Order: sequence, then C-alpha cells, then structure tokens
Amino acid sequence: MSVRVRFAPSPTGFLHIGGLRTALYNYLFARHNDGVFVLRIEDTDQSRYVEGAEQDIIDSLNWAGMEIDEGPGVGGDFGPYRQSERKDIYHKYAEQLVESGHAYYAFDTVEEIEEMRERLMKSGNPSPKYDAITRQSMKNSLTLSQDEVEKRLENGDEYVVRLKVPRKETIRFEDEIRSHVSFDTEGLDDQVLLKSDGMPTYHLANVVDDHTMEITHVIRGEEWLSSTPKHILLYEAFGWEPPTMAHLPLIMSPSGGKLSKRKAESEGIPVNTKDYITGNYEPDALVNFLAYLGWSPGDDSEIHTMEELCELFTLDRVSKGGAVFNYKKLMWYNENYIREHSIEELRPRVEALFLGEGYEIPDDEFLTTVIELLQERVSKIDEFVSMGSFFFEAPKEYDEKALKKWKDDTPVILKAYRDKIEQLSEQDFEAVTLKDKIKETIDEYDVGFGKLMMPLRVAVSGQGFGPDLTPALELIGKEEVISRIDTAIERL
RNA sequence: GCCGCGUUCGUCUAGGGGUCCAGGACGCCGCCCUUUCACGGCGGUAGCACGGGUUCAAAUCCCGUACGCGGUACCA
Repeated sequence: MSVRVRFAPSPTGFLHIGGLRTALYNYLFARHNDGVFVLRIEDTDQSRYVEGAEQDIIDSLNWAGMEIDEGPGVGGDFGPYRQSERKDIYHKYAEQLVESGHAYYAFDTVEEIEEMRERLMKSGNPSPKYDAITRQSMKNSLTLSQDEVEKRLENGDEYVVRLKVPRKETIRFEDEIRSHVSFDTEGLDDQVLLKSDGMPTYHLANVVDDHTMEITHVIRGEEWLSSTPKHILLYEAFGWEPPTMAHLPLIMSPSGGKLSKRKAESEGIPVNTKDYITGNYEPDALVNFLAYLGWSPGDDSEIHTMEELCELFTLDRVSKGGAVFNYKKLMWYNENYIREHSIEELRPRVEALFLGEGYEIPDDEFLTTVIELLQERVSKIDEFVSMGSFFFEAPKEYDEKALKKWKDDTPVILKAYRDKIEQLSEQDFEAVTLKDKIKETIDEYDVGFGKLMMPLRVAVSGQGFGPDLTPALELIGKEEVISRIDTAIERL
C-alpha cells in the first residue's frame, strides 16, 4: 500500500512555526516513501475561523518548498479537502454509529452539563465526566424513551451525538515514535462527535477523513496523544483499521512550555511562518533548522537541502522529548545558506530590497560587487541593505561605538591620506593602490594600521564594521570618497 | 487533582549493556590567519536528573522519586 499522509491545520490564524514543522515532517516522510502529501483544512469551528488563514497556510507551505499533492485548490480523488464541505459525510457516519450502538443522541444543554459537573464536584468528585456512569442521569437516547427521542429529533430540538465510551477498558496502540502507549477508558468523556450546530468535532471528522482519504500514517504533534484513544475507539466502532500513529515532540520556548505566540514574541522569536517570509529569512535555512528540531540523521552532518532531507528522513530517528527553539542556531543556518547561494540567486532578491528602500542601482556589475563584498558578513538578506547602503549614499550619521576610535590626531592623519589619494587618477583609484597609500601614510606618521583604517571606515560608511574597505572605496569612487572624508573631518 | 508522555553539555542532538573518564553542532571563551570588518582554521568550556535494583560490567535494562511538558471542552 502506498504511503499517504496529511497535514491538517485549522484555519484559525497565521500558520504557526510548530505547524510548519509538523507539515515538514509529513512532507519529508511522504517524499521519502514516494507517497502522497495531502493538505486538509479542518475548519469545523466556525467561531474561530479566520478569513485568509487557508491562503496563508498554502502560501507558507509553498514558500518553504513543500508541494501539496492533494488539497483545496489542488484537487485530488479524495475531496473535498475542507471539512466544512464534508458535513453530509460526517452526518452519515455519526448516524451509523448511533445505529450500531456505539454512539447516542444527547439533548442536554450546556447549562445542564455545567450543573451536573458542579454538583459532582461538590460531592467530592474532582473531575466529573459525561461518562458511562453520569450519562445515565442525563437527557439522551439511552435514558429517554424511543418515542421521546424521535419526537425531539422531529421537533428540531438541538442535540449532539456522543461516543459511548466503554467502561474500564484499556486502549493500547503502537506509536511509531513512542512505541507502546496505553490509556484506560476510565478517564475519558463520552466525546461529542457531532456538535449542535451540525458540525463534527475534530475527533469524528479526523477519523472519518483519515479513513476515507486512505491516510496510512498520522503524523501530528504530541498534544494529540491523549486524544488518540478516543480515535482508536472510533476506528474500532466503525470496524476500520487505524492508520499508523506518530506523535511528534513539541517545540518549546526557551523559557519552557509550548512555543506560544506571546511567549515566543517576548523572547524575540517569530512564531508565524508569515513573519519569516516578511522578515526575509531563507526558506531553506528555516526548513533545515526545523528538520533538526526533533530529528537527526544520526551522523555528524548539519546542512541539508530539502531534497537531501527527503532522502534521509525516517520516523524512527525522531526524538521523543520536546525541543527548545534556538534562535541563534537558526541564524547560523541562515548565514550558511546566504553564503552558499550564488550571486545569481541573490542578485534579484537583493535588488528588490534596495529598490524597495528607494535606492537606485547604477548597473548589474555594481550590484554584483556590492553582493560579493558583503556576502560573507551578512546573516540575513536584508542586511545587504542595512550594511550596504553606504555604497549608494553618504552616511547620514556615524556609529557612536565606532567613533570612540576617533582620536585627536585622527583628522591630521586622515587629511594626509585624503590628499594622497586626491593625486590619484581615476584609473589608479583602485583597491591595491588605495591600500598602498594607507601604508604610506601610517609609515609617515609612525602609527598603527587601525589608526587610519577605522576612522576611514567610519568616514565613508558611518559604521565600525563592514566589507573589505579598499575595494569598497574603489567602488564608491574617488570624488565621493574624498567628499565623505571632508565631511567627516568637518563634522567630527 | 487525575491521566499520559518525556528527561545525555546552556540549547539541538549521537550513542540502545563492555570499543564512552560520552561524539558532533549552535552559543560562549582563547589562539592563528587578516597591519581593517568578516569568512576560515585550530583549541577550550560544559552533560548521562536522583535513588534503588539486574549484571562480571549500565548513559544504555527494570522499579521508584523528582522535575518538565501535554491532555483533561459542543477548540483544534
């Protein structure tokens, strides 16, 4: 049987970075096994539905380099791929369960259930449930007469369908990542399957869809582990073979706990995939980083393309414990990828960024040189602009820290250098010569290299760090360099 | 509270009874390269949660404790 996996997010907002990793593991697993990667939109909670969220999910997946084989907008033989469009299917299966005695209609209002819980808590039950015992005192098709039930249904009274969870049974299943897992049904609620608004709950929809879409492996976050016994119960009730389960370790915040939006942001970690897109991160770096957050190929390698990851990925190498998001390591990956990209790959993107900031680019050759000079010192692509704007315009202000190197004798030395290079013809205004002149000047004044280098850098770029200086001077050109030196001497 | 799942350097991880006084990566620190900023190279720092077993031998197997995380909804 060929492998079919699905990524099944709810369109309740921007795609979370944890969701992206779940998608990635599903994708890698699918590709590794020549299987199919399905996107299914789980939009059964109408109150939490967010317009545009579905598109964000698709855009995010595409940006990261995952191709969706089946899903909304893509099509496939198992559609529709939005749960809101599959209501009839769920109703059919819910009724089937009622008929076979595995589920029942319940007419209790939210208030009545609340009351029941409070009453039980007062009498010493710390975690009251709608279960095999309490359902006997509630209004449902197990306690009401058949006539009464039919009358209520015909009347259009609100109802839900609940799973009839058996008492005192142990549910065991094999998890690909955790091996044996077992739960006692004692702790389970009679899970609502069909809500009073006619929508299925996650549990019903999920099981029905995974089965009807012929999903072979359910790879999802660990937060689902505790509800898996309910799902197993459902598969059993339907008489279906459950798919292979694999529960992934959660991504944690550096301060502990699930990487929630609030927590992550206060720790400087972007949480939405969208933030990485607009933040100009390298998609292949993020993918590489995410792949290693809870998985490793088992050797000492660290850098892999998506294609290589597909080849290497197996579920048995996924770790069990939660993985803390390490932003610095992400940035290390990002730097790596920027360095590995060719100038041709980088140029259009860097060009767009400069253009976006209102800079005019003289010609391709100029931009190419800028990229070459900066490529090894940039960790994120937008730094080409922040670090390289001085190639296009004189610095508006000088970095304070760098100015500490500006001493009393600086203007004199700088002026001497300025006068030397002023003598140079346009053709001789090139890196090697400019460097020679620096040497000459410091020899004359008997000072160290940095004594002139640093101030010169500040005068021309405004910064205390940046690209190799003399080639930068050459690119900027004689007239402009001299004018910047003059301005600096005057202003400082 | 109850249920479940976890726990190897600060972080991500390798390792699954002897080859481990535990290997790699990020970070941090130092040195070299560079008479600038980086890249790079070399080196250092630091860990098997704890307590009991089993065994000739345990990071590795078993039990317990602690801690962490998740779940406990007509949310997913």
